[in-house]
Amino acid sequence: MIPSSETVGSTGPGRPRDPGVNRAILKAALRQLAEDGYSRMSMDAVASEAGVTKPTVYRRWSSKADLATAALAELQGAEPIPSTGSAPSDLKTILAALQKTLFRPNGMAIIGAVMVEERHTPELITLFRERVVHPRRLLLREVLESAEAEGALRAGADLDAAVNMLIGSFYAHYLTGDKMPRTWARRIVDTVWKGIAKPGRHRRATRR
Amino acid sequence: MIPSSETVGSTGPGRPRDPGVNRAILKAALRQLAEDGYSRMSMDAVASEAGVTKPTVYRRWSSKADLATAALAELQGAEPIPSTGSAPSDLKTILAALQKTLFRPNGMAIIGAVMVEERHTPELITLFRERVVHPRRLLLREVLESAEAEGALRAGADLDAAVNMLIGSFYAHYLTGDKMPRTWARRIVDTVWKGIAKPGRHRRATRR
DNA sequence: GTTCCTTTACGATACGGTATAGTAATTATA
DNA sequence: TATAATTACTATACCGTATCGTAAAGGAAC
Repeated sequence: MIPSSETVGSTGPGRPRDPGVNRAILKAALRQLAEDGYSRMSMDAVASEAGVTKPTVYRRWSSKADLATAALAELQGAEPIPSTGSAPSDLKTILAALQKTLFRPNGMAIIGAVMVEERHTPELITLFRERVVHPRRLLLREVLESAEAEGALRAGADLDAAVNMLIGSFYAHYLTGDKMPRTWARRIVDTVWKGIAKPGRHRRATRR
Repeated sequence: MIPSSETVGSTGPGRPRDPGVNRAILKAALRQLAEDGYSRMSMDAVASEAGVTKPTVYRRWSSKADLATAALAELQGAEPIPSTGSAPSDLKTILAALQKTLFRPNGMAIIGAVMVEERHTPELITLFRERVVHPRRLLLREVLESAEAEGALRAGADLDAAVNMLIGSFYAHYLTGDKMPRTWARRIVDTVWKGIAKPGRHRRATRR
């Protein structure tokens, strides 16, 4: 490894590194990783797209795998939730954001990219889980647990199953290749909520 | 394209093709496609693994993409369901089979392989949808529709959402990297069923 | 403050080694 | 003799490294 995404140390003599170069390389690498996958992402192409040359890339990251993981690490985990007090409403907010993320260009392809490299470059999916998958799940989990603490859920409600259903339904839908309806987040939460909430409490005011 | 998986025409003079060669090549191709992804699957390696040489492969399939799609087409859609009369029970049977398929070595990796190639080799994911994704969904859909026809579901139950939740929860769980509990299929069906079935009808005898 | 020296960053280019998709040219086999 | 299969080959792409010259910064001597 190499200093890499270190803040450019202002100490020491010599020409300082251009911080914009770091950003340009990582951006190009992430784009190619998502769009073409790891094995089609080429150091030549990344350098060219970033407007630099290959040695400039290798000065910062020691190998292709090193660069790819650094680019992946740039991915944001998940934005904090604006809690509204109503669990179903919060869940919809989170899923709506997820829908936006996944269905923008290559939002889903990055998942395929890390999955297919599980054998050859396992650090990619490991990092992806850590930076993206788990934070996203935690967000949902917290909303559900808080609903449970308030007694809104039926006894023995399977929160783990619920989290997987909430997120996974997007993946399953993506695999169909169909266009995703804009009301998707609402429909998923409505069905999941009926499966875990105490029956007949308050019919839920998400009528519209 | 080339005759490809055509039955070996016994007509005509000359040396006949060995039908076992077709099978060996397709098997090797499918394995490499699932394990290493399309771009790491190499014609040399496929030929070598099948016990033949490269031109023997090219005699049957005109290109790497052609071979990959032929190999993918070998995938079985889904076995028929042994209907038990109880919808939740049928759903569990289907999901248990799905669990077995997905979590055997590379059962999931093939999904990443076709996803990551969506831009470069889109015919892969198209074929995968046709041969695997849609048949699998249809199986679940039919069980749900028959339950609906029998009046077991609440009015306006979102069958499409249910199908996506049933299947997608496996994908979401896989992405966590955790080991999947053996009771997973049961747990998912139980939660989904509560979300779509008429409440308080028959408490369901799936206690165990 | 100006001038030089040192140090680091960068561009341009080339190269070694390897891998891979396809394609003749050739031999074996029914 | 017509076809299958094999051995060689071409062309290309890619990773990682090396070289040469230049740009940009700090430090020291004057």
